[in-house]
Amino acid sequence: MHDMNTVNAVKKILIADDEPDILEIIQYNLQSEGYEVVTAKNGNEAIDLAKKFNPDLIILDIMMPGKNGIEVCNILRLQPAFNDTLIIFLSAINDEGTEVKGLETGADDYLTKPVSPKILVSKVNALFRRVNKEDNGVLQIGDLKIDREKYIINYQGNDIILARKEFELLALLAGKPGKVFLRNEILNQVWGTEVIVGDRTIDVHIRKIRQKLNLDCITTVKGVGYKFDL
Amino acid sequence: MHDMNTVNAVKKILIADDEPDILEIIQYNLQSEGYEVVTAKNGNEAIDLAKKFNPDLIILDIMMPGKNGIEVCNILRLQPAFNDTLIIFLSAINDEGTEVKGLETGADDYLTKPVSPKILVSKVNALFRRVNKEDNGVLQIGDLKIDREKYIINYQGNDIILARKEFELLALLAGKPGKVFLRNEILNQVWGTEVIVGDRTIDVHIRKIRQKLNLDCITTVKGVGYKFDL
DNA sequence: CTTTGCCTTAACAATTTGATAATACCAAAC
DNA sequence: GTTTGGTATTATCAAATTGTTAAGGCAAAG
Repeated sequence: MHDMNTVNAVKKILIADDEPDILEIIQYNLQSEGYEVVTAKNGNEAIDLAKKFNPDLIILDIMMPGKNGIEVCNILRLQPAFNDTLIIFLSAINDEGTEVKGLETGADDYLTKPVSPKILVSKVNALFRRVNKEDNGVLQIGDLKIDREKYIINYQGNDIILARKEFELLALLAGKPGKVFLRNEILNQVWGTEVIVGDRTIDVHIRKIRQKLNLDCITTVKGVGYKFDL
Repeated sequence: MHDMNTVNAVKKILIADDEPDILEIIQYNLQSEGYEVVTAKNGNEAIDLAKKFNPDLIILDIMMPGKNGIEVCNILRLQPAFNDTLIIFLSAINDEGTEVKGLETGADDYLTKPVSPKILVSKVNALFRRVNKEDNGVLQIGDLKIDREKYIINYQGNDIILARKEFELLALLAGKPGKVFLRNEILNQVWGTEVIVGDRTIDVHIRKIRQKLNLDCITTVKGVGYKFDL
């Protein structure tokens, strides 16, 4: 079953490189580790795919036809949707200036070719491990406990049963208390980018959560979205 | 709330290496960037200092007398207190196996000597940038806090609720204090180029902001536009 | 095959927000 | 002192957004 983009979902990786061989080697190695991988052959393709696929990590070759990696990174970083997306540069240029510039553009790492697939995989794992620190185990906010692994909500000692979408929606909002999640963000995270559902669907689930929790911890921000607060 | 001590504080870095020259170069470069740096000459010293100093990042040479870097990393990673501490390995060993093992031990990055100080600094910055999600769209001017992510305005400790257009308008003006925004600029940024609204609309929203904020931080520049100033 | 529970949508009510017009206001120019 | 050219304010109405309820489709379980 595909859990789409949900809380404990398989991480999605986009690789962009103009050399098919490299693309294939990296793709193979990352897929072997259990990641979901898509590839792009140039900068423009990378940007399109990033929007559609909504990856957790993007590996960008610096020298590509069309838009180069740094340009792609700049364009993506301007959009809030890709704020949390990890970016690793990959390049044959073993040049200090380029590397520094790449990192300052907002990348999370910089590797020089030829790159060992094992090292790449290790770095990818390390990055996800670091970023995922907060997603582990139970999430506790006040009297509310959310166990992402066991799919259990507990409020003031009482277990509350939520349906899957309800659970994922609550887990998302509670993951960053106070942050206002745009309706689009919610759709992407809970429903995935491919499914298309109406706006009322979110409302209804929000309502059910409020009802079952019997506690108004979810605040509506009109024209913007919803946020969780105790 | 559990992160209070680390938010916005100067980041603390511990460097452990048995070569005094390297220690000094790295220390100098990181201090120039504004980090607080302490150094250790071997593994045991590193562990002691880590406990006392409680650094945000530890840079560990792999080959050191006494305990080597990987051992130090293992010991520290076993303690929950160092769960969130970033660790970078530094090593002369350019060996794939060692690097992979290092990363799997729980390190966040692995650099091989000789290492360029600039690249090291960039990597350190990149790591902190990623981990530090606190410096997201929160914009603070005097007593006024504007949290773009939480959609919250806070003035002198009191939360103020603004409607969407009001919020966006204030966020725009406050984004560049002192700059005078032409009415056209405001229309383009807040209302977009496609919607066409009358000039009075801006006035009305400005008024609502002034009213709710109870503070005249928005100055009218007659015949030109508006600017934000405290 | 029937039941059950979840997800989605439709329809309508309730609420909030945004835009406009009319009016009041102000400072500088006459 | 009045006019003039602009800006601020108020009130009002239209439009957009969300809340709520009810009901149908669908898949898994019985």
